[in-house]
Amino acid sequence: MESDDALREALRLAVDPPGGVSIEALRELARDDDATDWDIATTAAHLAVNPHTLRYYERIGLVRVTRNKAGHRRYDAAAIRRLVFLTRMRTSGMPISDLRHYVDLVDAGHDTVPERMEMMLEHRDTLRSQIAQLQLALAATEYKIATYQGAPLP
Amino acid sequence: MESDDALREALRLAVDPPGGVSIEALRELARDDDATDWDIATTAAHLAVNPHTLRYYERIGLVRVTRNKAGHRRYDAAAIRRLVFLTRMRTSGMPISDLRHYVDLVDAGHDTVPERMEMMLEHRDTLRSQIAQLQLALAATEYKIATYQGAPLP
DNA sequence: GCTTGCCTTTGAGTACGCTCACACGCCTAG
DNA sequence: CTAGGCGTGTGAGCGTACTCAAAGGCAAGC
Repeated sequence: MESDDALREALRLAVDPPGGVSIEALRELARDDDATDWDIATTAAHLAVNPHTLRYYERIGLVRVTRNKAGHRRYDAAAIRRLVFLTRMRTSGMPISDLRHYVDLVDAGHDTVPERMEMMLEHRDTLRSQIAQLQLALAATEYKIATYQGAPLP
Repeated sequence: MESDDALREALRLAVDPPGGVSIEALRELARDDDATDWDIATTAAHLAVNPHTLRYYERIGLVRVTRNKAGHRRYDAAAIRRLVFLTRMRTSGMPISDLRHYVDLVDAGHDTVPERMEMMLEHRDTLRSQIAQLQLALAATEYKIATYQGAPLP
C-alpha cells in the first residue's frame, strides 16, 4: 500500500502548520520505530527548514545521523525528536553556541542534569520576557490599526 | 532644581524595564513639550539601544533629528515616539527595509494610510504566530524542566 | 591653557546563521 | 547504457543589522 502511505503523507504535509512537525506525525514515527526513518528532504519539509541547514547542524555537532548503504542520511525518531527540540529553541532565539553546549551536556550523561536544568530555567525566563515584548508590540500594532480605522489621522 | 531632575531621572532609569521607555517617561516628555529634549546618550539608555544604532537609524532615514548649536543631536518628543515605535517593530522582527518603506509612507501623507494599515495588519498576523511559536517553545522548555525535576531521566 | 569627555561624520569591520557552489556518487527509468 | 534526480562533503559567500575605528570639534573643570 505504498500509494496509501504517500496519500497520508501528502495529507499530513497539507495539514501541518508551517514551521513544525505535528505531534501526530512524531508519534507515528515513534510507533513503528525503526521502519519509518525519513530522508533529508522529508525531514526538512516536516521541520520547515532547508536541507542545507540539517547538514549544517550535523556538521557542527548538534545531531548525529545514521546513513543507509548509499551513504544517504536517515533520520530516525530520536534524531527527529532532537531536531524538533533544536528548531524550537532556535526559533525562540537560543543561539547555536548554547545549543552546542546543551547537546554536549546531554552526551556527557546524567551528571550534567543540574546544568541543563539551569539552562532551561534561564531560557524560560528569556521566553517569558520575549512573549511580553511581543505582546507590547502587538498592542502597539493594534493601536495603529485602530487609529487608521478610526480617524484619517497621521 | 537640577539635582531634583537628575534624581528623578536616575530613579526612572532604575525602575524602567530593560528594553523600553516607560509610558510615564514618554508622557512627561510630551507634557513639557520642547524643554526636555534628550541627548543621544539619554535616548539610547531609555530605549535600551546603542547610541551607534540611533545614529545608524538616522543615517538610513528612519528618523530626522534636530541639532543644537554644538551640532549635537537633540531628540524631541516626536522623535522619541517614533523611535519607541521603531524599536518595538524591530524587536518584534520587522525588517529595517519594511520600516524604511513605512516611514516613507508616513512622510508621503494621508493618502498612504491604506497601505500603512495593510502593513500593520500583516505585521499583526506575524506577531500572533510568533507569539504562538514562542508559547510552543515555552511549553517545550517547561516540559524539559519538569522532566529534570521529576526523574533523573535523560 | 590644557586635559577630559562626550559628541560629530564616514567608511569599514563584525557576528550570526545559514545558504550556496562545486565536483562527484548512487540508483532507477527509459 | 545513459540521463535525471537526489544525495554527498567541504569551503566559500551572503544578508542583516548593527558596531566600531579614526580623526576631529566643542565645552567645562583644574
